[in-house]
Amino acid sequence: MRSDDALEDALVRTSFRVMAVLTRIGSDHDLSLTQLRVLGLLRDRRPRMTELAAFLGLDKSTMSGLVERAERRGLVARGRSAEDRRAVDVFITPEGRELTDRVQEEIRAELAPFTDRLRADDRHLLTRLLDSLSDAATAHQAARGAAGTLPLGRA
Amino acid sequence: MRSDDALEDALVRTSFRVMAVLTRIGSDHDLSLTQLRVLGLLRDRRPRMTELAAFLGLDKSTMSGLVERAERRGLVARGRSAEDRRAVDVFITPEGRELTDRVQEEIRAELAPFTDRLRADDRHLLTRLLDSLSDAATAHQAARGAAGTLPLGRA
DNA sequence: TGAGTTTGGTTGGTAAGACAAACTATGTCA
DNA sequence: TGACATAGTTTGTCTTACCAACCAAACTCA
Repeated sequence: MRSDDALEDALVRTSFRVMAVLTRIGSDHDLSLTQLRVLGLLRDRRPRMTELAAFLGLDKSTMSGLVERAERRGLVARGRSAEDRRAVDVFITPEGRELTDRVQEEIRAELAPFTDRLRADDRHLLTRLLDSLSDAATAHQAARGAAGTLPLGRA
Repeated sequence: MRSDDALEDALVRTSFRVMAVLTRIGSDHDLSLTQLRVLGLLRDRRPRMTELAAFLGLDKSTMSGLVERAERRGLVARGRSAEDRRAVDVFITPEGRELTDRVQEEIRAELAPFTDRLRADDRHLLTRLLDSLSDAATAHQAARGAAGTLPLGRA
């Protein structure tokens, strides 16, 4: 037990708060956290099933179901790849994109009341610190060769 | 779309990272995120089923199953309340406590490599900023009368 | 070239997590 | 006492998630 685990604990506490917000807003639109991540990922990518599964750290069979249900709702679609006829790539539909954008706005709006309590310079500071944390995490994962478990959008 | 959503985005990104760590460590011990939260909550409380459900923002029927499985594993136990014979209160067992402590240590240890990249004064700063964010969130929730959805441990 | 292997995805089975509705047992109070 | 409210459980359904088995296409190399 290190003398100061305060930062680690604060990170965990904050993360649970944020996840609670995401879960609630997601469920308002019948989207699970995982589906939120899928849609976020597809905003600027058109990956194959396996890539998508690797990004999310999920089994490919899990991806099949996830994409299946999202496709039934018209949020994403599947297309056979031209080069490799075994492969299937997944992309977001206009409806999916529209929903994703709306949800993202809601999330930001829902988080803003908290972040707005900070003074402007503190907000910038916090952003910078969180970003450098994320960079450290990315470097760390890359070093281990762990592709998986990337979060929402890019990087 | 506000001009700087950078902080909100950074929070979401960071939270997904942290959750990924929690999920992985949890699953190493056959514990879901929710079970982690239950155990964390029970470390210093002995609530009733309904209270527990309210804390976690879950339906009481979900709690029944959750507690049932944890009880079968010997991590928690149920006791009929003396005052109200309908009520059931839940408490952690010594095994449960031991496991919870171990998992918490692992989580801290797993997060430390990232946080350690920050300079000491940045760490303190970040802790302070996150805590004031949490306080804002607590105040906000209290104001709305929303009891639910508290995260890990206390506060 | 063609048999054997690897790779990409789906299918089927199982279990947990989550909700809603129905139900049981207790408690409250007019 | 009888009507209503509260605490938990049970049952049924859906989603998420895994694993193992499977099929089809692509690769490999003897």
